[in-house]
Amino acid sequence: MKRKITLKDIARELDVSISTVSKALKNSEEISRDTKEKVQAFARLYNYRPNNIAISLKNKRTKNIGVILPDIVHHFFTTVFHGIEKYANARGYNVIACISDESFDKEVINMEMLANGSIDGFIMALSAGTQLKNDYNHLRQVTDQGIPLVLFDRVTDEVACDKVVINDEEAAYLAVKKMINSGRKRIALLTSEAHFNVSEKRAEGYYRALREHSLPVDEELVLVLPHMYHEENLSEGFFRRTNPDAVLCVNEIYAVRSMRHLQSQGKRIPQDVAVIGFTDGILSRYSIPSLTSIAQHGELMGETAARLLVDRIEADFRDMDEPEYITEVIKASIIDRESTD
Amino acid sequence: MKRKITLKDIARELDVSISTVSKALKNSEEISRDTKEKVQAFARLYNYRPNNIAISLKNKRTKNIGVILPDIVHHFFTTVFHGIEKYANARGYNVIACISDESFDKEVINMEMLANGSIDGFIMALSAGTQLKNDYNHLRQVTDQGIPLVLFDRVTDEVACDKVVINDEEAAYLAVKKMINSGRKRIALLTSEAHFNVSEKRAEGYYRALREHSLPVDEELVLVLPHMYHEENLSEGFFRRTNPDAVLCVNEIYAVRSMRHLQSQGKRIPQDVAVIGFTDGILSRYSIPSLTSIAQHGELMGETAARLLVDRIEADFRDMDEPEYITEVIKASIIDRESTD
DNA sequence: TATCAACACGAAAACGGTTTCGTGCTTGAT
DNA sequence: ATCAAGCACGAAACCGTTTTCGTGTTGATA
Repeated sequence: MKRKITLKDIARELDVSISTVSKALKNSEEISRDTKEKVQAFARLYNYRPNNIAISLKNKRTKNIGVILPDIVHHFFTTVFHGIEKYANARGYNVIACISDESFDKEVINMEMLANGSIDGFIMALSAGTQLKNDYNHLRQVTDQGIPLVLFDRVTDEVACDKVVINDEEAAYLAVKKMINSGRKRIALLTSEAHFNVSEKRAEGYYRALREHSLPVDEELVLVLPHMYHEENLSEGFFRRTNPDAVLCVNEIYAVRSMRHLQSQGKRIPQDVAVIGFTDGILSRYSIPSLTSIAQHGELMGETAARLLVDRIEADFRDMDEPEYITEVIKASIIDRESTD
Repeated sequence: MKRKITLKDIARELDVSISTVSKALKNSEEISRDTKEKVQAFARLYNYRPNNIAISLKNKRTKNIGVILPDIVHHFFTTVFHGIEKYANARGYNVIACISDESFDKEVINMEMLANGSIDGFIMALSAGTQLKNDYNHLRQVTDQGIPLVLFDRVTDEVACDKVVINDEEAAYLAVKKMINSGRKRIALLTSEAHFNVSEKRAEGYYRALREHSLPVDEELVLVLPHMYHEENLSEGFFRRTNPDAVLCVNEIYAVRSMRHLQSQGKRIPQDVAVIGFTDGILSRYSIPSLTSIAQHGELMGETAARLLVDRIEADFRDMDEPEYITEVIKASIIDRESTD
């Protein structure tokens, strides 16, 4: 077991000072060619690597960014994470990941763990618990310390920071419009009570599309499901009762389940009922029939959030005046598949 | 913007030494009650938190663990990651995540980035590229430095370290046996050429089951697909040609696709053809019909890997003798659903 | 009154780097 | 012979902790 070698070791071995070694390795003009070559050769031989922690302490920058996600089973967050990781790595940053499991407490604990020097900035989507509690003090505490923060997808107006969102309202509007244009009259909405902001926006788009096409708004056609919804048959009665000819779902799980229930009731998709779901994930691609869905471009969202964050981190050192915060909007798009015509 | 407060700040403000402050905050016996109360009150008031980086430098332990995954779109790795994160957090560790994208080079770069002090240990699954290249020097370099390493799922005998695997051979064997017992005679295997070790093990189990039940081994019934296989119809001809009455797939995507092709050829599942897939993910649960699949218990695997790693990290400081490495086997289990009878 | 513990605290080294500011020596010019 | 400049390097501070090892003061004891 070869222990890690330090500047001090090299200095002792070569009988020069630590400062000389440090400078030699940075190819400083101050040091003679001879010495530089000697030091660099020795360093290469013993595979010297500077200790990141020491550098972090000195520079007060860790080159780590903290990412806090509500969960990681949802494909959307996974793709966002991938986008973040990809972009961050390309700019020399590591990603420290924490899962809040939709819990306010975990979110707070995770942020506090990381905020004490471990990271240069945060990227996060609010947990359901936090949105419910409507308490954002832990976020403000972070920004007050001058730690850059970027919120994505599940954001709030209560905190001043950079944000990345998608045009949920617009996307829902376009999806509903598409179904109206293909002759659908009774369009159901399956939504969840959990991530308020997002679900709300999507519902707004749904209502706007109905209004703008003079279709009656029938609250019977809107089903709000609890967040961690595992009842297999909760929506079956709903379909039987309301008899829709189109369904918009705020995620693909609801959509696939709906298709299943509709099919078992003898409905053909898309002939009798058209279905569109949010979140273009694995299920949409591989379900039978495959699902027309609204792609949120998670990877792009992640890259965008990471770009905003890194830019902010690296700007921090030039100008310290009060910043103008940016909100970037990622355009969702409809991926046409077999569940619509 | 309130800047972070340090021991030095408190010391200056309260006109005591830094050492006194440090001890007072740790409730040391050395310090008088008066001073302790004064210091602690001040620290609470200004919300003092020790700087993690400084502590890491001093202790030579970061309380971070590095996790390197081949990808994160496969649900299996996602669940493993969740297991790791959960367990690590519970023991006070953060998780730094890197995605190798199945590339040898990225794997090497990521490991080198993290190995210079950023983390106390690694958990990883080998990338396809690394397995292809069969080059494990970057891993040995890490273990040689005394950094604990745990490999999971995609492992190799070439590196001495703790490992967590599943009983792939056994699981495939049981799956095939199950189908034989329900009267199937022509059992196809859809496998991939990518993660050699794993796919090979599963194929072995498939062959063993056939042999032990005196079924003929027909190489025509084995289809090896390239790793990133996106051709929609590559297996359609295969099914038409070989006409199997059961299919075992090494992942759920192959399984769901197979069902789709079989159905479009007029086969009923499971009456005409039974299908079992590895990896019990979202697709298995929500496909129509739902897919009988082999659960790899990723979360448990992650927890186990994290436990091994943290134990190893924390043991490092007691005994430094040559360790006995452990390989833990996670038992896969078959989840019965509609695609088998 | 001299001695000695016990107490309460501070100085300083250490972790592994970076960086500023000398400083001794050589060299060339005057 | 003297002096300034420039080269090549070292000393030391610093980042924010922890921890060891003093040390000055107090009160009790002989």
